[in-house]
Amino acid sequence: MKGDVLGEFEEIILLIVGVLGQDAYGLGIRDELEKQTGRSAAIGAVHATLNRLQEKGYVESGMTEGTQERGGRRKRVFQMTGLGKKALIESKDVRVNLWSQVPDLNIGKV
Amino acid sequence: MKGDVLGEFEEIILLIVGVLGQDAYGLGIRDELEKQTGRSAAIGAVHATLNRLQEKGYVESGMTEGTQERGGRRKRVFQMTGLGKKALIESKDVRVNLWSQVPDLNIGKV
DNA sequence: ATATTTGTTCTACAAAAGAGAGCAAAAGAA
DNA sequence: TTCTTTTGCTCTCTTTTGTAGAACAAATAT
Repeated sequence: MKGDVLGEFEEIILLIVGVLGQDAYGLGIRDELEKQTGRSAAIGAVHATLNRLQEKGYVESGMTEGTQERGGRRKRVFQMTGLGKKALIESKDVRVNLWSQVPDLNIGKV
Repeated sequence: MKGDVLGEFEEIILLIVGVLGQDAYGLGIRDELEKQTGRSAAIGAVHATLNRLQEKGYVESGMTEGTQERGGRRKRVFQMTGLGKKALIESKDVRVNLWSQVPDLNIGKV
């Protein structure tokens, strides 16, 4: 793919990471994805995408300590990098620009 | 992919078709893509994507008569379908919703 | 005629999307 | 302690998208 272009699913996952802030980890991201978009995804798909985002430098990750809930084991938590935010903004600018030029696309306020 | 989700490049190309309106055809779309997004693409990439969009019912196409310019041969012109517009709106709604929840994403007016 | 310009189609391959089995660790139950 | 349940990640595989460019077609200009 041409360099730094975010794939569609990559972009959604990156946005979810941004929405979750501190508590962005695999299963939580999967749940939030479904809650926010109504779209379900296999856990493997989410992790594969997170790994790709990390390789591209759009997120960073680290392991947490385990919690004291039932089965609460360590999580790999992700956070967006400055590069990731920049990529999101660029993508957003392109879309907003194009939307404004397509008739009947119901452009409202963001 | 899960049913009706638009890929990243598919979405951009579909938007360009919408922007161009009546005069959306292969080479013109390629040029408009570059003009609008600064992104270049091989002509084969554009046509492959247009064909996929048509298979999904997001665009329709038909051949024009040739023009009288130098080399002006027949073009296959594309137009967005209602289904295509619907897909764009859905995609837009998801993004606008997520953008509004990510801090520091510089959400402005659309 | 044949060279040039404008266009599309065909063929390949790389990257992203997606699914799910399998493995690991922690906590509770016995 | 040992077994079961819950939470969570990693590994492997297949399908869809993304991308490029050569090949081919038709029209105009010389």
